[in-house]
Amino acid sequence: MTTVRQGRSGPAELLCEGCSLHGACLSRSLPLEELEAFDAIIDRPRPLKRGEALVRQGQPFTSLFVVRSGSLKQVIDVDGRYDQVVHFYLPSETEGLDAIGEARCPATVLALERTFVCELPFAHLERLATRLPSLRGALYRCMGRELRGDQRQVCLLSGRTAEQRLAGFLLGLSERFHARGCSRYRFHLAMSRADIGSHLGLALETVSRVMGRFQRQGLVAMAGREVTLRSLEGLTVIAEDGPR
Amino acid sequence: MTTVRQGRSGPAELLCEGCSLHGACLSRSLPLEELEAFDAIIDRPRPLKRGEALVRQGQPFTSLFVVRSGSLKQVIDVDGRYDQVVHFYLPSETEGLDAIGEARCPATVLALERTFVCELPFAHLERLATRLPSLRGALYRCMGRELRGDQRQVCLLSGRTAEQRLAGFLLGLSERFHARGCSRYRFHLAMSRADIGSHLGLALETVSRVMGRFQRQGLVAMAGREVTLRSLEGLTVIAEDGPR
DNA sequence: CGGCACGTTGATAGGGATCAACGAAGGTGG
DNA sequence: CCACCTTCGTTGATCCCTATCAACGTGCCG
Repeated sequence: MTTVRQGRSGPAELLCEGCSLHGACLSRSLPLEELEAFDAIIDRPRPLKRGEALVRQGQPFTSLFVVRSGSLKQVIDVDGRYDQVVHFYLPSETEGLDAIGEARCPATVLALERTFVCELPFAHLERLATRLPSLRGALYRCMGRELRGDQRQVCLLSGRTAEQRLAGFLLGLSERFHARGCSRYRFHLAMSRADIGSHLGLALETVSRVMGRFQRQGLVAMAGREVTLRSLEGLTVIAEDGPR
Repeated sequence: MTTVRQGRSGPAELLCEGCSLHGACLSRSLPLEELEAFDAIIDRPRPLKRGEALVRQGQPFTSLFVVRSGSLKQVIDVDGRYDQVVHFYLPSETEGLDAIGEARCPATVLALERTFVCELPFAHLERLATRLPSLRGALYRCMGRELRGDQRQVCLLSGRTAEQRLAGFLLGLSERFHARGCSRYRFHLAMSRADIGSHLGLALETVSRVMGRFQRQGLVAMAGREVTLRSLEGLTVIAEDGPR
């Protein structure tokens, strides 16, 4: 992967301090005097086009990536016979944590739409962490959060109906968008039905059908890929109790 | 949880250097001169009885635990309506990584049999990591490995048949036992059918039936909870291609 | 305009959940 | 030492959820 690196002396919105996502990303807990050093190791590659790969499975691991805008999907090639969507990454979320400690990336990461990322070369990050205790803590916390996210995903997948999974998925997205300062009720689904299906262990047709059911029940409204959650309570009941 | 702490001056097998699992656990990559400092922060509580809790969901997070012998299951209480088995921990594996960055433990951990653990108070560990670069690296790598394990679990759960899941589960255990120096073919299943079912998103009856099928096909042999894998190749084919 | 990716909807079949009964093993108390 | 109970595993019968195959509509892009 060849990336066009931009100069260090970009405009303010290209620095963490002026970034709208500062406060949600890895740099959150860094004190101001450390932020500068953190900023200095960040690369900001050119934006990814829809469908373009950020990293490819098997390729050497070098960097973490934080989504600045747009979104990503992480896909594992399972024995060369099909693709499994493991994660979606929304703005402020960090991709690549699962590759730490491995020489090679365990999965491919693709852009779901036009996507800007910040690149954090891991070697630099680690060196910096030697000096900055708060950065170390931030990294641990970030990985811990990722682990809890995976646990949640396992619970979603394990022995739940299609309705429970989809409701849980929508509520999870809602929470994540809300945490980064967006609406809890209305957001853009950049991923296809097939992507959602793979991620939830469902056939894409089932995703479509259940989505339709939710709309008819007045739980959600959809315009294209723009979703509006009309009843968080209703969805929560379904996610917990199961359909009906 | 009150634990009986043992003195610092125990026999050699209670130190990392003399431990049979050194080389598999967190302490693996520490140079000898750092090992001593690492050893100094470890507690070794009294062994857990079968069914006893090591930590309980919601309880303040204080420590990581490394399994020395025996095994653990990590269980999440889902909305108070049922329990979801998220992880099993075998000797040399580290429990508690998913709680890092949280004040409270996200799940309950129970002993599946008589189990000895090493307790690593996280505050001490973090302080020590300030001095020891290799310990920092070891922690990152450990968490990265955990993340990849969870990914694997998600792939196992997502849209696979009962046979594929169980075959994948057995092969995963085989690998983990082998990595710690035990037989790849023969090991003890400390968990019940219900535990396995919950972990794999299957009803316990299904686990029992598929196990029976595997036995009739000569893929595995069982004597009580002692399992022998008779054909890793056969199981691999099933895990990958699906039944038949 | 034609091709393609994507989403929707219908019909069908099958895998696994569920309910139920039963046997084996281990712990307990008399 | 044996009767009792509880936990665990096995096996059978039934039903339902969802995968699968299929057809069709839509919007987008070359």
